[in-house]
Amino acid sequence: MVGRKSLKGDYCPSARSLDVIGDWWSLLIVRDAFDGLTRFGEFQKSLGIAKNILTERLRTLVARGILEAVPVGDSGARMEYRLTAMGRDLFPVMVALRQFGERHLFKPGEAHSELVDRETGLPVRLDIRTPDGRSVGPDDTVLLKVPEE
Amino acid sequence: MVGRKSLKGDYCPSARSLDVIGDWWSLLIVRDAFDGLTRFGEFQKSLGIAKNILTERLRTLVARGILEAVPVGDSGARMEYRLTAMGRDLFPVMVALRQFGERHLFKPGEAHSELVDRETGLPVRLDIRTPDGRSVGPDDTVLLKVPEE
DNA sequence: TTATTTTGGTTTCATTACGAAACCGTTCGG
DNA sequence: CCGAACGGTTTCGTAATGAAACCAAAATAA
Repeated sequence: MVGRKSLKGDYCPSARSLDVIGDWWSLLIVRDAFDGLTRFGEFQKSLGIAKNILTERLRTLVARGILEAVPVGDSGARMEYRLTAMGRDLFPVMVALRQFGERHLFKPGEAHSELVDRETGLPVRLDIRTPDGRSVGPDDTVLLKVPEE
Repeated sequence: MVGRKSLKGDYCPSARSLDVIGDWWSLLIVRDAFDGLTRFGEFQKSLGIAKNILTERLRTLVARGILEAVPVGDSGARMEYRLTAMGRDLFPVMVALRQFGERHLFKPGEAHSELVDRETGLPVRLDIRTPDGRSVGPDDTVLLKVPEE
């Protein structure tokens, strides 16, 4: 092997995103971060991930700007891992995954978690629109190549 | 190893989604499928994936109901791989990844592709709202556990 | 029709990534 | 101060992946 293929140079934005968060654990860590987890041990317990792997994943998520490591406690030797502004921009990805899962991967009546508006308790929905407000699906769209300026 | 951890039983819909399309290649194959690719050779050329791996991924995507294999040609021995209705429901996930990539992973002025409305040519946007139309971000939402009925 | 090329794989083998468990220096709580 | 918990690192065995060779059936050309 020459190493896992990199998509850094791909002109497709989806591909580059997958290059950054497309491996098995990264998005699960990000999900837990959205759920408020911050400490090494919390992630490890929540995910059941091997500690060496978690170490490496946290490091690369920090290196890529998705998480930041904030020293905590007196000595500052221990870290809290928090989503950066960039990391929080993954929110739509998480909601999209959630919506897909709710629709297709649960039996009716099965226990699940649901994302609701804090104020009203109403479930949140994701949709895709043009600036003039019309909802669009896959067949209503077309891919355009924007050349270098 | 006892095999990669399965998230089938997780009550979090995002986790189950990742269980289905969370590995390195699957979403890239789905992206190409959205772009209109259907044949084994097309995926292989587009992704530069090893053929044995592609074979296995197509098989599991079909098994999971994301793609369907449609016999093509006289003999019916060769297949076309097409998104199912379930697969097309991954559209928001792709758009969310695309939007994240556009925002954070391209230099200004760098060449990229853009998803636009077929009719008007307007770029499509993704947003997250409550049923009454208010846009919400990560801090406006809360996770609710819906117990088994 | 026959010959040739393309397609769509399968098999084999080497390499890499991953997981489990043991180990270890700090730090925290009592 | 002592013991436990935290946050890793190291080692080692196994699973996943990739590259390349190989191959039969289909499509294409002669």
